[in-house]
Amino acid sequence: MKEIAEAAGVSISTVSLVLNGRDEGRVKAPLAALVREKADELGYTVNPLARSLRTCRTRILGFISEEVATTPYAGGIILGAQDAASTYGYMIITVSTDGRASEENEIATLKRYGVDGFFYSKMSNRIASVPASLGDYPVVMVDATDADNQIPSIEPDEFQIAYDATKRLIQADCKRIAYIGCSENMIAQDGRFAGYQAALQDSGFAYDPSLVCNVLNNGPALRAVDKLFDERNPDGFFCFNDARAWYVYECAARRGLTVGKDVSIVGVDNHRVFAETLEPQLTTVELPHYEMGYWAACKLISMIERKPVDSSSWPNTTAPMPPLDSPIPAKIHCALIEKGSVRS
Amino acid sequence: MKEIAEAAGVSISTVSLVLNGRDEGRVKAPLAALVREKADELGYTVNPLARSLRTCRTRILGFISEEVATTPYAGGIILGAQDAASTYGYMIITVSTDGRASEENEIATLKRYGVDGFFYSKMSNRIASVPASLGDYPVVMVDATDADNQIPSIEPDEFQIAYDATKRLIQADCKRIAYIGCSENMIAQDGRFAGYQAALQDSGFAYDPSLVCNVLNNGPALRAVDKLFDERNPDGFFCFNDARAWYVYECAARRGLTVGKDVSIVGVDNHRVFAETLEPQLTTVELPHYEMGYWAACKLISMIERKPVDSSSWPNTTAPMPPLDSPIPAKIHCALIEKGSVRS
DNA sequence: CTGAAAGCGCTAACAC
DNA sequence: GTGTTAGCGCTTTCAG
Repeated sequence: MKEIAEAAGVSISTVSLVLNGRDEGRVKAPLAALVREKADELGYTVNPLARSLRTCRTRILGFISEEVATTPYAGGIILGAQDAASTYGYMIITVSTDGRASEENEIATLKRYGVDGFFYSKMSNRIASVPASLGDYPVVMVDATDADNQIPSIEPDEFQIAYDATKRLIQADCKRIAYIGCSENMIAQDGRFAGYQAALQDSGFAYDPSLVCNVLNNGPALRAVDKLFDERNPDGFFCFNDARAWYVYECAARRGLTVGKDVSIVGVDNHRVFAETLEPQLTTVELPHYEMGYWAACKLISMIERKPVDSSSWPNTTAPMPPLDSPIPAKIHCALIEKGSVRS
Repeated sequence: MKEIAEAAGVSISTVSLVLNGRDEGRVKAPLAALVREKADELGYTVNPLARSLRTCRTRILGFISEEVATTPYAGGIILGAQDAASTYGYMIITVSTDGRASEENEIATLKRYGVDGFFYSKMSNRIASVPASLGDYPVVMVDATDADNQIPSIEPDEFQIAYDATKRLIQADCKRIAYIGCSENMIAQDGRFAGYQAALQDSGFAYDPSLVCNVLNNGPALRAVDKLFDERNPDGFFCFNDARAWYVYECAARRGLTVGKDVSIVGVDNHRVFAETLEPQLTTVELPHYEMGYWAACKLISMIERKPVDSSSWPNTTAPMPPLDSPIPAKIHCALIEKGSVRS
């Protein structure tokens, strides 16, 4: 920067002004152009550290997650957040925590590094409260929401997911649609079960409790599904998660039935729906993880910079874009998007 | 820091000396103690940004990956790297790239942020070359290696993985052990196939080519496995990956055979082995992802600080710890570790 | 053994 | 319009 000033025959502050785009009406155009030219020649790049020492802005975002780094879906979210951050000139430091103590630790470290704001994510653990230590920082919750709706969040819409998934089975011409759920009290269970019922009802199907099979794991679960097969002979299955879908696959195979041909499955997961149905065939339907991350980052950056995000440069996606500029706190619910074949 | 100096009645430089542990033989012990006490009282934490402005050391590490963020295994690696980094007072900025251009971009950004060193990872793409732009930075390759062995790396040992997995089938008392491989030319294929053969040979089994079944995907693959079942009736299966294991599960189910009871499977993946065998039963065997990340970070930090890593504080793990202090470049090959039940 | 002083690269008042 | 100046918080010679 000093070199540029010398090369252009101006002072350092002029260079600073120009390079920060604050020259409008302060530095004469030709001079500004000269400065820019010299800067280019010398291959100047800002030193963000030095800058942040003055500005108290680092353009670094902290991503706090419990287990985010251990699911493939989380990766997509972080990827999206990183891309968005990168677009706006930010970087993300991701930290994973296990338990309160380490969380506070990581937060403290992140603060020392001067992050401008935080993502706070709890994978598939939807109601959470943001630690007090994040108090006066901009925060966006990802795949989680706070009890009193104070914090902007982006999270899956369990009801809609199950609704769409069930509709898919109906489209595939299934007549006896089973619900293979979880007998543990999962947070997602209520919304999904309601979505299943609503989809049936909206399509003129009567809800039949004998088609509902809430199971735990392993042998007993497998036998319960086996029994359901024998007694009700379902031709469509809504599965709460992968493990439950597995039982259906196994039972079908034992009967010589092929999933995707003789019976249809739509399996949900915390972050994904996979479907093997006759028509449409062999597709996976997922939450727009990448986009969730992208949106979350845009939201966070807009909070930091106190200006609306520019949605024109958003990624090409089939995911419906939620309105991000709604007043804070905004709750964004995600729908599902198509993702290609389930078998690779 | 100024406040501490005032409170303790010393100068700022003394405070700096003490707080950086460079007081030995320079500042009198009681004075140093006083400084430390005041620092505690005032809740002092260093400002890493200001510090790095002087030292040209940020204690930030850059993690460059292509698709690292999209596999669950990658998450484990990053997690381990982060934990190690955190232990030594470092942070990690992870960037994901797609293609050369964006990679160079991310590298440039990371450099501007003053990272002290780089992880360079290419998931399951084992031979790679580190971009020239990383030239004079400390670099550790993760799950990749360079052609001319110039860069320290940590990567899976395909031969050993397949060897161990096959041994497992032998332990489970399998007599006709099939190899379900990949007819595409995968990098991992050679090592794994060799490991399979070596394990058989070492246990006194004759290698039987008719038990080898290299397939592609979908219907044809399924039929090929079906044929193998009919013709050779294997009781143990080494599967190159998940997809291949799936065909075996399907074929077994159709014959009323239960995997883990009637037949045994050991399935490998780029990063994981899962086994369903009679004895030992229902276990997953994985690469020590977490540890890989941990070790990689230790290695990188030791390169940055030009001193051997302290391995006494390493994470509790059943994974065999590789020697990290071998001369650079060190190639670290990972073995497998037990991980609990395959079905949750 | 301790303190004074310079400066890392940049920004932002405030003069000129 | 442009330059001067004073730091941001810390480290590091170099005197004393």
